[in-house]
Amino acid sequence: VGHSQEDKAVTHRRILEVASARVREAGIEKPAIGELMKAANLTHGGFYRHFSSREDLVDEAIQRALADGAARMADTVALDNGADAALHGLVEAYLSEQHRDEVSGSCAVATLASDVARASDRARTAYTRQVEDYLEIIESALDDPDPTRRRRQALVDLSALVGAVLMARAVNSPSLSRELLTEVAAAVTEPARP
Amino acid sequence: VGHSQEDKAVTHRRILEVASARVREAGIEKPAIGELMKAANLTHGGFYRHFSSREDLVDEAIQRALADGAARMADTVALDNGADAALHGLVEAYLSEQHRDEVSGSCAVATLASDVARASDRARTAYTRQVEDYLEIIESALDDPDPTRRRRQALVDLSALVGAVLMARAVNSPSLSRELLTEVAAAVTEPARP
Amino acid sequence: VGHSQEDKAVTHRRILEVASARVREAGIEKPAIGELMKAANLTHGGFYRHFSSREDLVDEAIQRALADGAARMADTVALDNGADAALHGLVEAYLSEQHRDEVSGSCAVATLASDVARASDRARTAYTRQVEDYLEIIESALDDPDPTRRRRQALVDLSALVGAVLMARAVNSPSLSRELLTEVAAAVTEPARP
Amino acid sequence: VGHSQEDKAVTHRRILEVASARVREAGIEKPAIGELMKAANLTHGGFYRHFSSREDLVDEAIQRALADGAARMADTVALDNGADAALHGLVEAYLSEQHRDEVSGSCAVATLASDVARASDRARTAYTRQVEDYLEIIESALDDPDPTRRRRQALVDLSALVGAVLMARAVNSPSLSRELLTEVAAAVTEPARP
DNA sequence: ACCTCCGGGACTCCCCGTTAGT
DNA sequence: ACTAACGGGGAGTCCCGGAGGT
Repeated sequence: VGHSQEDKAVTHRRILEVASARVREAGIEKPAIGELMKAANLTHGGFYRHFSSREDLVDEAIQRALADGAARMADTVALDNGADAALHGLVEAYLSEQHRDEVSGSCAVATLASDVARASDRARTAYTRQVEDYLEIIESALDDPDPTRRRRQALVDLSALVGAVLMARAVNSPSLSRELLTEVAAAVTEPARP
Repeated sequence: VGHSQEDKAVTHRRILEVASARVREAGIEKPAIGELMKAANLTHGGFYRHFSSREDLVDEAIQRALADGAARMADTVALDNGADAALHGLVEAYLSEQHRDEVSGSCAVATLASDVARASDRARTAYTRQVEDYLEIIESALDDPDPTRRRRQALVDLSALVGAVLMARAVNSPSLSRELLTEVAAAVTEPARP
Repeated sequence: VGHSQEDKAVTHRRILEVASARVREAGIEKPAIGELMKAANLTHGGFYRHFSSREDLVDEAIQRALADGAARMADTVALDNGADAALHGLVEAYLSEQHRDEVSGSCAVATLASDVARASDRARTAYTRQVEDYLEIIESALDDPDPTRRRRQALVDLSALVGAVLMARAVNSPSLSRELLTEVAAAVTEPARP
Repeated sequence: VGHSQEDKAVTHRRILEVASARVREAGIEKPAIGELMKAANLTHGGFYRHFSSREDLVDEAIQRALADGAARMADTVALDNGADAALHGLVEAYLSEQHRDEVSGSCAVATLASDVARASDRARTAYTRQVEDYLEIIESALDDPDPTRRRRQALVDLSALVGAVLMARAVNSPSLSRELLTEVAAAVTEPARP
């Protein structure tokens, strides 16, 4: 391998990818540096060339996980072209069984909510920005003429998405889990809402 | 100290109280046995008289935390007497600043959702039961004649409550945090919903 | 077994005998209550009928061990009848290989010196009394007319006896150990001393 | 903190210093690893980087304590230059109130005699060597032309020193304690001895 | 007087984050 | 960038002193 500064950035990114996935899977306390580095095909010792501390890594990993979700959502929304269709796509992506089950690639706004609440200010700021982005996307997909009501609706929709995914993961009953996904999806995308 | 079997049960309960609070505050990985025992005025050594392993404790602590929330909600709902009023009380309690901030006594269905998703089957079963209880309470407070729609509405309402609280905790912006609480509360209790 | 008060005193004494022996062998920290009681053909649980705490037992065991030595020395001295012969007998008993090796029945003034220094005042008082008794016996066996010089000689003799026994036990070399016993014995009983 | 091999040796030494002092004060059973490590500004967990077991530590601590005494005595003897004066210095140092009272820095040949008798062979060997060193020093300070008598005198003198210090510590009576120190000192350094 | 058990603390093992040296 | 190792600390085991209850 080369020694250029670009190579270093690549390595940095590879570690972050692994970390952001593992953090979503197992929380921010569990994954050990050695484990993360091994998963990134590196050794434990080299870690500190890239991050000044584990806390630092977790911080960046959270931001990276948030960005992941943002990118995915942008894709989803961009694929469709109607406003209402965009919302449909978003909701269905959020409440799909895949998004529920593949935690490692899931939206960090839901998956890391509890962890971010205990994390650094920087992470929480990134989280806040991400929530605002989501809200904006949802708002622009709503066709209510009243901006206040659109805002409120976006807040409720996002809350419901987040809550439904999290409960669908925690629950032990497959039927209840599916119910959460499908019924909430149906309700949120229901055309007849005020 | 006494030596009766009842005394042991009291001690057991005291440890669980401490643990269920700390687990909600800091997650299920962080709190150390020594710390929990000290908070319960005991020492690390005595722990294994009451639990066979740390995992065991966490398991019971999760269930205890879930029961705490159930009890609190039962109080809230019982205090009021009308069906619709009960829902109002519940939503306001769930979306109060107090419930957002005092994490150690908060509802575990929200607070521990991510943790339960990674926990034992027993914990997940307890979680499931708790979610069903919540849903039942909400359903019975709705006055829609169609049970299918009541069910769906309950699923959405609970999801929104859970999501809103979790995001309100993670977010760094006081205004967005308050917005989540108040706007979601307003929307969910809005009388004019279909 | 009977239940009379006398039987209880017998049991008490049996525990003390075991304890005073074990304490001399292994120090005052090592022997556990269970071990001592088992050696006295009793069980751990019955201990507190006889002693209010382990500390209490150790205290009494120290005094008992001191009394043991006193009794043995009285025998030795009484057997002989001349004054000088008494001293010879004492010194030889103290510096015999048996006294060096059978620690469990040895003179506590030597064996427990370090332990008593860290023990209760009552134990230290008993120790003091025992030392004075020893000194008196030695003084009365010396034929120097000057009481001041007899006192000094007794102090030196006792110190040498105690030191020699202790070093003879600690030392790893059999020859040095024997040398300590025999040469000190020879010097202390040397007739031609001033 | 540094990470070099030298740093580790320093830490090792620091632990030993603490341990050798505490062992002299409280015996070899009492001091707990956690206590010793805390006194060395470390935590319990790091202990096993430096010693394979508590027994190992005690063993080394005993040797260290013995070496301490040797160093101190070498100083005392070296300061004076005459042969007889050297003995005087030694005796006075050994039988000073300071040496009686400051147990933690005292000569281990006296203080740890009982403990070494129950310790490992390595410790007992170190003890033996130390005793021989002491004897040699004393012998060379005596001016008797007969080497056999010098040897015997050294054995008696060392025994008396050790015994006097130990009894002076155990005894409860200040007067008897002082008497032991001063009278034995006077007798041993008495110029008119045969 | 025995049996059982509780709470306490010590000890050991092992892993983690971090740093020095190669 | 890796290897190795240090110090921190947590989990689990064991046993002791002490206090019921049969």
